[in-house]
Amino acid sequence: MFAVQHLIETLIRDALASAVVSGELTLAEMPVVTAERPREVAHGDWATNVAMRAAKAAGMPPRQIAAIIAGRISGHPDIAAVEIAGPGFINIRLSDAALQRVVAEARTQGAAFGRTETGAGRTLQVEFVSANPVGPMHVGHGRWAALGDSLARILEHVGFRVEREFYINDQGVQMDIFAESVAARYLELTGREVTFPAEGYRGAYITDIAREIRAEEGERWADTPAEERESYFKERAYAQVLEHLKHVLSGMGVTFDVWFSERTLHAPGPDGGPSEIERAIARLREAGYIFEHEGATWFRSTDFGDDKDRVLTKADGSYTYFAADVAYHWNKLEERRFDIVIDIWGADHHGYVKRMEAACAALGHEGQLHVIIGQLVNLFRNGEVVRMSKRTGEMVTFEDLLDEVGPDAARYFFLRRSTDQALDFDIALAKEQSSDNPVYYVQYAHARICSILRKAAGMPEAEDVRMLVSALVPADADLALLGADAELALFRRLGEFAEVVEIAAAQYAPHKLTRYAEELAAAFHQFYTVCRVVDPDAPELTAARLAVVDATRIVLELVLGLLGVHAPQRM
RNA sequence: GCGCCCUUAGCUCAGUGGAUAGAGCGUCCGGCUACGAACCGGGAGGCCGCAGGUUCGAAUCCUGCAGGGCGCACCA
Repeated sequence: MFAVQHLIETLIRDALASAVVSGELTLAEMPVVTAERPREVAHGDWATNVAMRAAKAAGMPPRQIAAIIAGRISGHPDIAAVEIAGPGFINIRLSDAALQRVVAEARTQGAAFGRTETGAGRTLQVEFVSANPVGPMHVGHGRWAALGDSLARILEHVGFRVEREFYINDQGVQMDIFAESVAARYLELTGREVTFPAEGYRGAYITDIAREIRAEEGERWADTPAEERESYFKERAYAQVLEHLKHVLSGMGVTFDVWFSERTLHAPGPDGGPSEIERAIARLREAGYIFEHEGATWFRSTDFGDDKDRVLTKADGSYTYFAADVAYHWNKLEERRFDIVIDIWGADHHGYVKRMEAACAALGHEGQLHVIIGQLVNLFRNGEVVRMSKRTGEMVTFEDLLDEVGPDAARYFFLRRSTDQALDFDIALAKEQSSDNPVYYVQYAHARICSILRKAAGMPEAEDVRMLVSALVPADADLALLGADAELALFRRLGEFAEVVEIAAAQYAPHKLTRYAEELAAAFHQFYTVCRVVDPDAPELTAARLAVVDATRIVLELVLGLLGVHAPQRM
């Protein structure tokens, strides 16, 4: 809850209560009181529909109720006007003084501006990307990387203690196939006759890895038993791919706190005891959700709304992927005790959501897992669909895309659409229109601000304007001088920041922030066009407007920071 | 067949119970002898996929239908 919103809701509640006491109003029950932002600026800064909600309980037309409330809330110094409109809306316009306040608040709070206590120190884990370590990431992974990292930043800003995690599927048949593929390429390079594995990975990177092994270690693996060779190649190629993943991700500014290996779930406990998987299944068994059928061990996920029950241990005694995932979530929730766990998966895994939620609920953690399903990225090049398959080899990788469009544009573009909207990404278009890309519009506003501040300080060569502002702009600048429409409009935008972050956090929706960033940049550009900032003939107005410029700089830097996009001081 | 997501301006998309449905791009018209024109102002452009229902009020919630995407393994 934010100060102004809280104030208005309180005023309305008090007005209703006093009207009842005085007998002007009779209420069978108290209506829900909410103040909201009207879509139209012409409708004021805040509006409430409480009169319409109360109509039935009061037995009185909404506009009449609105008149009673309006008469009781006008007069507060922060409220400039109260109007009744349409079917019974009460529109409230804030005073200039109430709007101007945000400038000083942003400057005083700096990077802490817009922080809230919503998370209240609760621990939260975001697990994302989690690409199989058997090849390069596709463009969809880039989208999850941008999404997960930005979400983590946003949730930190509203008070959660956040950890970023990458789950490595380093166990299972795909790893075997991966090793066989590298081995086959290696043997080819040494001139041996080999049949490439039918399901093998055919990408050129496999050959690159094989060539590197041959260059460093010669042909000494050519005549060893296949098992020995593949076992060695698996570990070596795996480590190499993992390093590659880290490298590409950090190229977009994404780093993880924990890289969690699936193998640790299969491994025996510290004292040779049961593995995490065995312990997790034992827990489900105790809780009564396990049964045996046709030689397999099943989890009765239908008890929690899943379509069918799921196998954990196959008839041949091996575990399903799901069994490891159950253990993994047991580890997150039971051993590491995260209050909230967020998994970001591609849309091609949505059929998996129910059973995972069922497992968490069966383990006693219902409602703590939130799965975000991101729709996929359709990659185009010159209008032609680029097929994304690891096996065909021909693909544009996430790394290729980063190289072509750069980390800021890639990130911003990935985040600009809501997660449940499929994303069409045409590489040629993104490059061609780079100067029209909205990320530049926002960054330009920031660079422009920094230029003004350098100019005002008489230090056009200054490296970092943040070092200049405290000396340049007095803390007690007279904000009451700022009443132009463009100024008040800018203050309104600045004042929305905390609310937007809160909504983005609550809905797991970073795209709310890209939109806000563009609106804030637009409000600044409009201000700049009509309000001369540096004016030697008006030193007090100059000081006040420099405060506005600095406050805008702070918020732009913050919002770009939450998106993981740079806020350049020059471009 | 079943499940999830999507369908809003020429294009790409915001908008999950409120008022005259918005933005960017594109298009047309206009604005630099002043702090960054990578900018700003204005115009044209909409049966919100279709049909019912709930509500004082529906792009938004419910039901059905159509179209598109993705899934439906003792694979990972």
